Amino acid sequence: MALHLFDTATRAPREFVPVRSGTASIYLCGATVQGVPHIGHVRGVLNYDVLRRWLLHSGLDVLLVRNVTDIDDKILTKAAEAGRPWWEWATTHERAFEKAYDDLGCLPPSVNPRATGHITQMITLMQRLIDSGHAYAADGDVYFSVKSFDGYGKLSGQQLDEVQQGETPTRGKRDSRDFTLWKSAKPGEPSWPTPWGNGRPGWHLECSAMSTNYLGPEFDIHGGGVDLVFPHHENERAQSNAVGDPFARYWLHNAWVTMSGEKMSKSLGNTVSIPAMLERYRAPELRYYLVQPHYRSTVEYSDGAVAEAAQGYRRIEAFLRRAAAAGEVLAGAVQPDFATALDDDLATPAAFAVVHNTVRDGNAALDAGDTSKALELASSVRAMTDVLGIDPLSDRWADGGGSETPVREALDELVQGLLAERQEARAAKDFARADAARDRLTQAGIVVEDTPNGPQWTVRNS
RNA sequence: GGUGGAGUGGCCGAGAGGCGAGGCAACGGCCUGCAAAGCCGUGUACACGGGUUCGAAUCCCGUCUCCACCUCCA
Repeated sequence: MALHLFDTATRAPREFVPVRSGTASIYLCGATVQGVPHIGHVRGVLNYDVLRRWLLHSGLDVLLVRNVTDIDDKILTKAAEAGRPWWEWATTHERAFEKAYDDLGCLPPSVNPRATGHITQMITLMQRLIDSGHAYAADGDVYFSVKSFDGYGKLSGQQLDEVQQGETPTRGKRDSRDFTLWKSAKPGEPSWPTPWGNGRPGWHLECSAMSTNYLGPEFDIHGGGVDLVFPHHENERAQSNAVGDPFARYWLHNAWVTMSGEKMSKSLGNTVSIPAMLERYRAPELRYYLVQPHYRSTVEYSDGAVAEAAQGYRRIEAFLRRAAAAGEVLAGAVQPDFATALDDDLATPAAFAVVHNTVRDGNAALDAGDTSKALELASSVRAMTDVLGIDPLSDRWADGGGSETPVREALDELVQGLLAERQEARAAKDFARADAARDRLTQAGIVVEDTPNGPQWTVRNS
């Protein structure tokens, strides 16, 4: 079965056929860099990272553009409140977002363009829109005329007549539903010169200008959170289609992370930041938690659920470590059911089920002493977890997700001493002394497990 | 008002007319000096009320509850 993706525009899964054969082009609406990234921000990016890895695994080259909105009302407001230049505020938070993505093992985008670096492209697009009668300038603002474009509302299913009317048209706006392409300069705010006056870009315009600048007038996938369907993506589509660009072929939207049933968001104050989470969980554990549910399902955040997910990850990790102790485990082939699952609109829950079934079979093979079968299954687990971005034996996560190697070595030296003492006691059937040695390690947060290859130790997490 | 989504076993979380996804937790067994890990076994859940059907968590009708978007938002 070929890859099928659920397209918001058609409300049904469609077979994925790229515009340019052999290459998948993806544009993601990235962050407005106004604050610290939280779990909700990162969820979508992680989902699309899995999509990207699956496309790569399927033999496609992938071009991924993830923009950075580095100029908007909130950035200006917050920077002003903090008494910092807006560009410093934006850059600081852009860095925080990049770090969060990187910490969680996301492959870097092909390019991460900033809005402020693409004013030229925006002016060109506005000129085309004005020339074709789809936009108009008024008092330094530039608006898109919603009624000039027949297909408006098609993506989101909105009927123009039913869209809640904003306040009555102000200034030069002809219809309250017309949206802003360009905002005229206000005192004290940054601005750029255009044929219609100085000002700064509206949010919707940026994405149309940047996506087509890098990916061409037609590209494959446009992704983002469901909250962007209307008006943001509807408007992007309108802008680009109105000037004749075919634009995105597939519209993908990921669902929320909620907390107590409500959307996690800054304004509700119910956010959990990524840096805070990474103090409590290892990155692949958090990643496991966010990637296992289907991308179009809401994830209800709870501490308990993350802890459970971490246990699930450790089960996979423990199997691979057991297997690796028995022989070399290189990444092999994914299971057929795994491929079927991901081809079916990225059904990661089913894919995880396949991983766990393979882990169970592998553990059973190890118990039965069938090393070659176990190693083959382990190599398959590595291949599958690599697609999910959580391969415990990968260079990225093999050290346990961030522990400093020299520290670990020093610790190992000390632990080995106690383990040797315990082994000695066990050999002498002095179990009280053996257990005392193990208890000391347990108290220090170190878990000892006896295996056919001798005792193994791990640091207990959280 | 318009548009979209959700209510599944102790918990997380899939599925979408018949074969009990998977994980976590729990209990029993095997293994172990004891553990841990692992393996085997144990769960008849699908908001509520009707209906269609040989058969419904899945389809239809009705009801309730919750969430999101229509203003910035992943």
